[in-house]
Formats: sequence, C-alpha cells, structure tokens
Amino acid sequence: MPELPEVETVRRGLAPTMEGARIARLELRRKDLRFPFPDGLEARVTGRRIVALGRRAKYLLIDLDDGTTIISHLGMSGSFRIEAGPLSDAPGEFNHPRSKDEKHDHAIFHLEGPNGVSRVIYNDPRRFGFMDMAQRSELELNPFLFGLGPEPTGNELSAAYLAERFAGKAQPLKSALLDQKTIAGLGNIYVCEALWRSHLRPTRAAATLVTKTGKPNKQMDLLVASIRDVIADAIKAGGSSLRDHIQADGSLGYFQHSFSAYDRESLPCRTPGCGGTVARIVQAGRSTFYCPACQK
DNA sequence: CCTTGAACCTGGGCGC
DNA sequence: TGCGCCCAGGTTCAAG
Repeated sequence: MPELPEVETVRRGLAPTMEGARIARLELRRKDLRFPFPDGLEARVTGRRIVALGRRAKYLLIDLDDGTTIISHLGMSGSFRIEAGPLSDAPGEFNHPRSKDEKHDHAIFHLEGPNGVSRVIYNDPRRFGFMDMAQRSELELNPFLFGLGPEPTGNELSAAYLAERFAGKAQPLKSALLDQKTIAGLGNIYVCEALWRSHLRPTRAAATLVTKTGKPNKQMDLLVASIRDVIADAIKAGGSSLRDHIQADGSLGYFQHSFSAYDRESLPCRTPGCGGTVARIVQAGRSTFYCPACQK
C-alpha cells in the first residue's frame, strides 16, 4: 500500500521520533533489500543528527545535519515501526512485543532523542523496498528521483500539463496515470479510485481527454480534480493499510474501508443511482477495478 | 517510440 | 493439516 498517501502518513508518524534525534547506530541486518545498501551507509550516518523528514512521491527522505539525505522506498511490503525505551534482552518491563515477522526487520535506526533512546525499524517481507543516500544539494540528480513528474497535490499538476503529456497518446488512461514520469506518487489503488471518481473508463486512450488544439477537455478537468481529491482524502484518512502494511505508530490504517472501486470486484458501484457492478480486468499485468456502467 | 511481460521476494487465502 | 496455485501496494529490464 505504500502509495503517496501512505508514505506521507509514515513520514508524519515517524517525524516526532526522528526529527532532532541523533543516529547512534544504523544496524543493517542483511546486505541488501531489492538492491544492495549503498557502500558506507552505516559509517556515513552514524553520529549524525536528523534535521528533517521529507517525502518525494513514494520516497521517504531522511535529512541529516551534514547534508546527507537517506532515500527510502517501501516497495510493496515495507513498513516502519517505532520502539521506544532502552533495548533489553532480559525479560522485563523494557521488552516490547516482538512481531512474528521479526526476521524481516532489515534495518534498525538506533536513536538518541531528547526523551531518551528509541529504535525505528524497517521491516519488509518481500524486500521490494530499497535505500540509497545522496547529497541533499544534488538530490534531484539521484537516479531514483531523476525525471519524476510533479506531485499530484501541488500546483504543477494541472489539466493543461496533463493535456501536454497525453496529447497523441493511445496509451490507456490507467497506464498513463501510473507512469511516475507523468505524475509521481500514484499507484494502482489511487489510479483506480481517481478514474472511478471521474467516471472515466481505465481503458480509454489518454488522448481522448485532449482537444484537437491540444487543450484539456472538461473530462480532463474532472480527472485532475479527482486525483487531487482522492490523494487529499487518503492523506486525511491516514493512509490505507492493506495486508502487511503497518503505520509508523504501529496502528493499522482505516482508509481501506472507503475504497469505491479498488478490490470491490462484483460489488455494487457506489456512484449514487448507478446500479452497476464493479468489474476487474488486467492491464499491463495489474488488476484494474472499474464500473462498466458509469465509467465511460 | 510503444506496450507487454517477466523478474525481483514472501506470505496469505483458497480449493482440493 | 497440507499442498499447489493465484494474488498482492512498485519498479526495472528485456523483448516484441
């Protein structure tokens, strides 16, 4: 579930613990996730103070006081959790409940903050996540961040911008919106949700929202508004938490209950008065959920 | 250029 | 209880 709203929720959940804390040690319990951890990562971050937690698209950015930024992507199943208080192997009050997935705790930030020590633990069963580091001054040149499109919540995303990107494209709307070079941060869930809100069929060619003169049509205006709204609503709801995702504070999310299309195959469409039934199709190897009755 | 499919991994759910 | 199969939030390659 780590699409943009979930990563933003994680960022907000981690910030109170991490911002201002000193990294006493970064414990890497294996040498790689999806990719190897960068050479010298542990040495470079040890003793550094965390000045801010940021986010770009689906990437969490940990800014250190020496100008280094740790870049973290959660992949499909990555999550962080916080353990407060001293570490103790002996039975007693300082022991925390250990999850059965402890074997997937791959990276542990041992922190010293104003209120004592704590650990921020990165867990990722599938190991599709990865970490990198960069100089903050050249962050946008990092291979993972280079070329990313605008954030869906910012002013850069407009109907005119999308019209420029979609002009002449036979590509289905679903795939076009998943392209991180066009908009950065949307994933399978929120693309389905945004198209449902827009009453647009995921299979429609992207160019059908562009006029002959290259201007956005009214459906494009609606699509852009829907993207903004669905992301804002999801962030507000604290991010969704399907399956193995856990929010930074250890609690489960709740937004999954308000999906309108995603994962609702064969269930009634929630568009008022529609009466249709949500269908599932496969596009580019990914499930797409939509209502054939009201999405045209 | 475009689009699709496989690959990277583990675990949960389901049918038998 | 167990086995085999299918499915899953993402991204990057290779191939057509």
